[in-house]
Formats: sequence, structure tokens, C-alpha cells
Amino acid sequence: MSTIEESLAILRRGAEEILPENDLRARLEEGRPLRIKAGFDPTAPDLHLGHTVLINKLRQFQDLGHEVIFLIGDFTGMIGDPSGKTATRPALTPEQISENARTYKEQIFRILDPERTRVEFNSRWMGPMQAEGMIRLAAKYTVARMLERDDFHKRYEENRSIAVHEFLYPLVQAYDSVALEADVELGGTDQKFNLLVGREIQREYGQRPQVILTMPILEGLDGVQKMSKSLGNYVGIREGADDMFGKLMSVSDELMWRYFELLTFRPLAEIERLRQSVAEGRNPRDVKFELAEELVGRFHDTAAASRARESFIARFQKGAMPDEMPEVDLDVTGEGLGIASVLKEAGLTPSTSEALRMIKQGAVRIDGERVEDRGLTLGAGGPMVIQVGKRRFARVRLNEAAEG
RNA sequence: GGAGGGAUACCCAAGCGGUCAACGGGGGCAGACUGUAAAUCUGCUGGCUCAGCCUUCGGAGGUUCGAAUCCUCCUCCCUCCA
Repeated sequence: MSTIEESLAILRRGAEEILPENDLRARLEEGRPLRIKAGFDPTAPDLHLGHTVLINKLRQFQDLGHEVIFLIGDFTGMIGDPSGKTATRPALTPEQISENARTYKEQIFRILDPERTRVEFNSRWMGPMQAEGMIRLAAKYTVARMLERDDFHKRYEENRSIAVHEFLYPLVQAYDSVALEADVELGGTDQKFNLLVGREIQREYGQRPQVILTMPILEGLDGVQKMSKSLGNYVGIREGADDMFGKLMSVSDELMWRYFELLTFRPLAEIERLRQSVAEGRNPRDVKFELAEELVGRFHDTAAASRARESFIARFQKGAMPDEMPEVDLDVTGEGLGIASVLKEAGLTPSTSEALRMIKQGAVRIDGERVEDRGLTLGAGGPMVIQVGKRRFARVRLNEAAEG
């Protein structure tokens, strides 16, 4: 059993803020399992590594014996988080919600222990609340306090619209903490305001205000903008082992350390040793291998991880073909099929124009041979490996099409 | 309710009657270099049956030999006043 200080050190790792930290210590000292709450949007159950920063922290709480509540904000989903740019969302049907919940579970249980995770939906208590309850809730917070939120403040100053119902979002989220009697709520740094409202509202309802713990927003593969699907700089946790491995290897040396801290469970002391070894001349690439292997291992398994590592080395250090690639069958008439069309049909380029540009730039190879002639036509045959650039491959077979 | 300003390719942003598939920047992709990267340099960045052709500049009409550029109407956004 670890000491309180050891527990705190684990929980502090990577955290942006813990407010108030001495209250967290006090609760840990009580020696009971704490109720740890984290809310998730019901609409986007396709998780990427950015989301796992928070989930990893939940896992750490779990490992210390606390009760994790994975809250799906199906009710709040009707409002839409005002901090996002997206406008009001359509309400989800019960079927969609349960489908999304299933998808969520499948993904989070690669990190969390299902035995010690409680999945909740806030419609359970918000649904029966009715307008009257909502009014009572809304009465417990003031407009001035609400406008302290940075996002609202800016919009108000800039005369941009704030719909009244947007104020309900923090309130409902706060009430969730009341309903769950949360000891601790986790969120990204962008959630700080909402988490703090939770404390106020709990106090209003006669509860002890929760401790809040914020985690940083993970930078995406570009190392600058936050990881998000729409920016295309993400690593999805359901991606294939090779893709995942390759993406992780492409992060900058600098960003690698951040990923080590926030995404792996290696002790900080060990990460420090790795950093030291690089400072002393070890190739950062080899350290990055360890990062990629650990993460691929978590979302697939260790065997898949070492295979991904092998294939990465083969492909990039030895210039070999990847073992797995899409297989494409195309029909070809006696005339043959132009190389540009082949590339497009095989999904290697979005258009034949793009295909021709790639050829001109020397990016296209068939079975390793660079294609120089953009007028090249291919007859029936194959399979052959066609590649565009270093990453796009397909095994293509050209079948004689029935005439007529 | 009134007055003004604006809508251009993934994003920002020039252009204001022909030489515009549309300057420039960002992003992206590719090539070189490397350690896989970052940085750097170079090229590309609407589509197609690709030395040619076709469709783009909020939408719909119109003027003109010719329009992203001029006119009319419509839609949306912003600013100021009430």
C-alpha cells in the first residue's frame, strides 16, 4: 500500500492544476474510495490519444482503489458545449445513445478496469428534473459569475451572441456532481470554469465541494495545435498497429517527451533517465521506438507492437514494403489502363490530376521501380505493389474485363 | 426599424472588364537531405480522355465579342445608430 504522498505524486503527474490540493490530500487520508467523475460528450465516441490523457488519469485513480464514474453527457449533449464552435446539436435518439455508449466502453476499457468503472448518463437525473427543477438550479448562480468564464466574457465584450441556454451547460454539468456526490472531477484545462461551478453548486446543495483536477490538452502530431480529428493531427486508438506506430514515430523529438509524460505509465524517473541518455548521445529515434511500442501495445497487444516495430524498421530503414496494405482489384480492357487512372482507382490519389502530378514529382513506384512516363498504360496482370510517396501503398491486381 | 461594409480555391488574403485556373502567406502533398523526425532547400497544390479540353470567385438572372471584375434581384455575415 502506498503512502498518501506517493499517491499524490502519482495523481499530480502531468496535471495542470489540482484545486484545492490540500483538500485532495485530506480526502485521501480518510482512506475510503473516492468518487472520481469525468464527463464525456455523447456525440464523438471515436477516441484518440488526446482523450486518453484524461482516461489515463482515471486509471491512476482506479489503481489507487478509487471509484471511477465515466459520465456520458447525453442530456448536456442537447445543449452543446458553448466553448466549441459547433452550433446546437440535434438531440440523439435513445438508440444512438446506447450505441455510442457501447462504442465508448469498447474503447475506454482498453485503459480502464471494467470491474471498477461505473458508466452513467446524466439524463438519468436531468430528465426527471423538469422545468421547475431547472429554474431552481438556475437560481443558484448569477449572470455576473457566469460572465467570468473567459469564453463568455470575450464574446460579451465583442458583442457576439451568447444564447441563454448556453448558461445551462455549466449548471447541468455542475449538478451532475451533486447527483453523483463527486469527490473529485477531472477535465481538460478548458473545463476549468465548468469544474469550478461544480464546486459552487455542490456547496449550494449542501455538499462538500469537489476537488478539481485539470489535465493539459495534448498537442497533436504537429506539436502545435491540439490533437483533434478535424485537424487531422491525431492518432485514433482504434487505428491499425502499423499506422499508429508510424504516426507516433513521426512526432518531433521535443514532443516525444510530452507524450511520454502524458500517455505512458512509465515512472517519471525512468523518463528522466531516457532524456539523460539522449542528451548523452543516444539516438532519439530509438527512444521513440519505445514510446510507439508501449502505446501500440496498449491498444493492440505486445506481439502486434513488436511486429509494427519490425515492419517500421523494414520499411523506413531498409526501404522494404510493408507487409499489410490494401489489396485492390481493377478491371482492365484490352486497351490497358493508364497509370493515372490506376492510381486513382486504387485510392492512392484523389484524382488523376493529382496522380499525374505525383508521377511528375517522381513519387510513384511500381514494385520499387520509379515511374517516369506519365503515359504508361498497364495491361492485365499483377499483383504488383504500387506506392505513392513513402506511406501510401496498395497491392494491385489488374483483371481482364469481359468485353462488351 | 435605420445607415454602412462584406461574401474569392482547405484557411487567410489580393484582384475591380480581357494577358485569371486566379498574386502572396499559411496548411497540405511530393522530391532532396536525415535518425523516422525537426530544421533547411526545391517543386506541386480545381477536374478530365492532360502540350488540349471542361467547370470554378455566395446564389439566380442581365449587359458585353469577352465578367471574379459592371447592372438587377435573392441569401448569409459583420459594424454603427435605435
